[in-house]
Amino acid sequence: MILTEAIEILKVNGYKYTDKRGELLRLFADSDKYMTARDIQQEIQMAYPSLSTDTIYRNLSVFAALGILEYTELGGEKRFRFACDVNHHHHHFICTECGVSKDISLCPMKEVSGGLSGYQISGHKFEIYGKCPDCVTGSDCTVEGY
Amino acid sequence: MILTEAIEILKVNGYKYTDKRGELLRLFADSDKYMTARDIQQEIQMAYPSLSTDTIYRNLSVFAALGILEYTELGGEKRFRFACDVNHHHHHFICTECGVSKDISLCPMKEVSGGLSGYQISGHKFEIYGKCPDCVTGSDCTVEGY
DNA sequence: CTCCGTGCAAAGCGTTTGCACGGCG
DNA sequence: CGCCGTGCAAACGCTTTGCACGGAG
Repeated sequence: MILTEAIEILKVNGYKYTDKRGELLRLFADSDKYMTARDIQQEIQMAYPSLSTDTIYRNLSVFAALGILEYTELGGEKRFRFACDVNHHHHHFICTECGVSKDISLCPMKEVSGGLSGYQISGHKFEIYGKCPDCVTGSDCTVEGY
Repeated sequence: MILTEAIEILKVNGYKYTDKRGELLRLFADSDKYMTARDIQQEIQMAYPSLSTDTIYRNLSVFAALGILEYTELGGEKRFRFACDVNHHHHHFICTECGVSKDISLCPMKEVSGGLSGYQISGHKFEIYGKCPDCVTGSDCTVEGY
């Protein structure tokens, strides 16, 4: 997913383009981190102080519904990330400290589905948690033991 | 994990055995479902009306800390299940409708870890969501599209 | 008899929603 | 100029916590 593509999706679906949406999308486009609403607010507040929490939540919800963002739940919070290319299905390592993600190309679903006849599969999640190399070097340990 | 084993773990760690803890543990021992605090309260209320929400949360927290229960987050709620045998590492299919779980013996971690040198892995999650055979037959669809 | 476990009530936290105004198209 | 997007504030749902009483060991 790239920035212009995301803006196009907004337009096509009848959503207006505003400076704040632009700023939000640009933030995601520049980052490969899974971010909470609060992360986002902190990141943006430097460049864009006048962005309320409500607006962030509302737009995250819109973006996710349009497939611009993907999200996961971790430690009781929703974390959002720019959606990866749909053609290339994969999963993520997620740093529990800084939220940075790394692609895991392996998907175990194909081997598993045979053992689930009679079950109607609607989705799956394969995520690896830990510290990225940058955070391993650092000292403190902030997020709970996943 | 079996009921007597769980009670033993409580005792060894200096926790008292009470009727309400016994009732909670018995409920988990009899079920292979992932249950929210509210599920539990509803299940128990029939046989045991005098069990407050607080007590359930507090005990779930204790049980999980002692490894008696395992849990996952789904749809903004924590869902708990009797811990499976630690010696036999595996994952779960989880019915998004009734919470019932089914073992998935395959674990993709061994193939993946090679591509993550420099990363400090602390955990992983592999879960499959959908409807169990019983809920496929039924009509309504309650939980969100995982 | 001494703590731990419990119920009650209130607070905490992330998130959602009702309302009225202002700006995009 | 109509409607969507936004900020404000309040509500919401799940969960946690402070307090005082009652029961387990």
